[in-house]
Amino acid sequence: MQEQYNPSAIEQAIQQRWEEQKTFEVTEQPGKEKFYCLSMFPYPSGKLHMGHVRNYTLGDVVSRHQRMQGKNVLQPMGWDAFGLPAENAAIQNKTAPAKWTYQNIDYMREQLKSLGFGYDWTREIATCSPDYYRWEQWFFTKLYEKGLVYKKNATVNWDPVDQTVLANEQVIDGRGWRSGAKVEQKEIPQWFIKITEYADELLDDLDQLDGWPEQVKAMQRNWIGRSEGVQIEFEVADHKDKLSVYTTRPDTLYGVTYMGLAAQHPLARQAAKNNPELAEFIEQCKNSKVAEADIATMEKLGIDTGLKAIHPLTGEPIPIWVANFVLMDYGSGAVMSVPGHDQRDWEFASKYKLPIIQVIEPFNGEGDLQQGAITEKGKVINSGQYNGMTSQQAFDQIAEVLRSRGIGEKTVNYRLRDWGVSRQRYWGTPIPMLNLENGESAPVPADQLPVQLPEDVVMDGVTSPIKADPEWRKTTYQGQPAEHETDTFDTFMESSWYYARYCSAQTDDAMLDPEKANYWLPVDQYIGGIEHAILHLLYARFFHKLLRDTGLVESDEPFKRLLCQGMVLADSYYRDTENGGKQWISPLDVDLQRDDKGAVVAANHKQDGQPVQIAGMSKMSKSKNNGIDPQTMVERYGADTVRLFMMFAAPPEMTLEWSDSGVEGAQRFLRRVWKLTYDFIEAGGYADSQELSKSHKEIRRELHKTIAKVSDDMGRRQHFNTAIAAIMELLNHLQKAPMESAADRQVIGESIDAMIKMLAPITPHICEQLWQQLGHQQELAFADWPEVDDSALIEDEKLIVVQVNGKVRAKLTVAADANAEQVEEQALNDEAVQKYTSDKTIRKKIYVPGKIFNIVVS
RNA sequence: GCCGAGGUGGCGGAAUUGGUAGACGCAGUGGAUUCAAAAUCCACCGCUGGUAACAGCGUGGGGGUUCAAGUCCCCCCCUCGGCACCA
Repeated sequence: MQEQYNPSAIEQAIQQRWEEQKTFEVTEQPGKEKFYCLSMFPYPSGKLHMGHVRNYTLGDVVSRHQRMQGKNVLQPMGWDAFGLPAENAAIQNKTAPAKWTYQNIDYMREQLKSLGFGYDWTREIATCSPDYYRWEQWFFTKLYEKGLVYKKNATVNWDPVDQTVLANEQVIDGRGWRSGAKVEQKEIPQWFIKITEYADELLDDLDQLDGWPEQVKAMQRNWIGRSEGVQIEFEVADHKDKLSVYTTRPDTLYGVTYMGLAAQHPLARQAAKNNPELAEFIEQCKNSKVAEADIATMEKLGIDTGLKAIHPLTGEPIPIWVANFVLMDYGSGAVMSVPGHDQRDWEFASKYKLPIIQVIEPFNGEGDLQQGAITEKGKVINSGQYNGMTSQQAFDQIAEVLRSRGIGEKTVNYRLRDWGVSRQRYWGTPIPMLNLENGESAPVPADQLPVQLPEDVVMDGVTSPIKADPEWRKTTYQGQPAEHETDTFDTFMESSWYYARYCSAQTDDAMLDPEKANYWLPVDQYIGGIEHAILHLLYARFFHKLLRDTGLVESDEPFKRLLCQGMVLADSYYRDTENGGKQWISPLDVDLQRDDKGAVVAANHKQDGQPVQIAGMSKMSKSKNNGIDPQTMVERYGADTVRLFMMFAAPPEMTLEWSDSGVEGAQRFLRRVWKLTYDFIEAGGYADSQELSKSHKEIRRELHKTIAKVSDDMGRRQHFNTAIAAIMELLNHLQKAPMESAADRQVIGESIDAMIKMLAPITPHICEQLWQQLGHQQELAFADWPEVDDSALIEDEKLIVVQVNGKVRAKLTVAADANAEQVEEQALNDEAVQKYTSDKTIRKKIYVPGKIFNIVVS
């Protein structure tokens, strides 16, 4: 055995062995407990970033840990290969998105292998492959047949110069990123899937997801946003159309002082015909963004249409306004406004001097309409016959009156909207629908799937190649000419079912092999970024229920346990440039200056020695030039060191700050593990002895305490940082222990074995290598996880902390079986304790067995 | 704006059920080894005062509950993530 730890040689050899032994390839074994561990697949953007490395290290650690628990572990990997960046890169590099994507996949696959992740590569998926997306197309046509798919107009960002639809991220300060033209809102027909039909189930089933973080479930609940209210029809004076609005507060109906319409509302358009000012305002609204965050923060503007709605209870006329914050895509595109009891309505009414009426008196009597709306519920006032009722009573009674008159109905409403899946882009799954000559739509027949996306194309940066090519869309349907839909799917479609496809990735005559899918599903552990907490996870849950209702899977939910990891940050540095901008400097090019306490006081550029500005920790990004390339780090330190550092620097769900010296610390630890094992083998290796001294038992107690701690941290808590800290403590003890006698080497040998096993999921290469050096034949990947020997944990002494008035004044060592009286006697006789109790009266004594004795004096 | 998370030494973090705040690591300081450096090993290392023993203070800020609060309750400040066409 080599005395020096040489990561690159070891890692290559071990990785090659895994490949030859097919260590991570799995099949269904009905008798054996399965474990399906899945990490969110990457977008093949070119090379791995540290966020990927963190995600996949977590997944690999969980997988390897579970395998050592004796389970049949599936850990697959694939590529979320459709998406906008490929189109951008294709334009920039004058290549085709497909070629660019496949090259990236090849490169990134090698990177994943070099990090030692144990994937079953026989199940690899690329979503841009027709073998994959044909089943997505097939499934969509099934949903269409079931009536879960429909077409309607929806708003998109329209670039009037490039004549193209823009993604939100392509709109910068209201202008198209390429053309610079002012972006407009435009309505175009698009395909939708009825996720709202599953809203109740998606909400209710969150309760069975015990293995999900509460915060993610809370976000999903809020997103679905179930509310109970009343749908009310308002008559419009001198007009045949009625105005339908939804409100959760019918108890405030007497407080309505105006109505708000979306700019695209039919009534608004009609009113604008002979009102140029209104037409102008509606035109302006076309320029404003539709993102919820923008709506919420922008200035609330409106204009009076001159139309009046009729209050359903009082018969009073109510002015109808068009307001820029009312969206056509939400609800009915119209709202009733109660400025007394809704803050946004209050602000709008204050701005336009509309009346504000109080109709609720809050139970706590607080609230001032001069300052803002009173949003709490309470007692109804100024509301005719409803005065004196509680909000709840008025809610029910008013709802009943409206119902009996046929102008209102209690309704359950959701914030969740149907899922718009149409994208006007090229690099995505073609939507398998046909536009017929008569204007109707029909699904592409199953025997004509897949609708294949041509891969050998030239991107002009404006129009999708399949939209630009008049030939591509031409086809026939039942003998009649028809045209293929040229829109493609939202890429969330592909990522909504990939986890199921992995179970039978090679199956070419069906979307899934139900037998295999039902063996592996649901995913036991899913791991990915917190940024996917709502959309991706909701769509995947929805798809799973759709798959279930199509008879393809049996379970209700796709992911049993969920871990959302935090972002990876790094220090960022910059210099101000002459034109007022910032030149960002890579942390690798910066030297730090510290004061005598080690605090960073300044930073200088490595090349010129001149100072740079310290901008603090921020998410690794191109724009701040603070990305650390995993490849470079693996080459410099080895995969094990990088993996160890990532798992040690923070618990999974928190942000992780990259630190060069932290990485070096991780490597230092691995060298010490190597050295200890080397010394042990040199000293003679494993031995047996019946005669263990007190200090040997001490080591065994430390060892088995560590095993208990690490097992709990890795399994239940998934806090790998504290597991590693515990192993480091163990190593610190072992390094100080002698290894001459047989008894010495018996306990050291037992300890080293357990330590290597506990580290194996995190740093598998070095552990596998040391395992072989110690003479074991079996692959460490399949070794049994160490077990706690309870008899080794028994202590004969305990430490009791003695407090006086809550302050620690003494620490006592007492016999493990000492009772309260014995502890009290020892505590009260303690010199340090008497210093604080001698001239005082003892008021109270609290003894927490085995932990604390607190004396309260005055 | 709404929803969610976080704030603890010079830094990353630990404290799992209300019971010793600062485990483990990094940085720093002193020493050993070395011709020298790297590496390695040993010791110290929250802040303030004190030669020391020791004392006081201390978990974003303010208030409260409790024998006891980083942990529970109320109010406030700051940072980060998501907000439906980035993935």
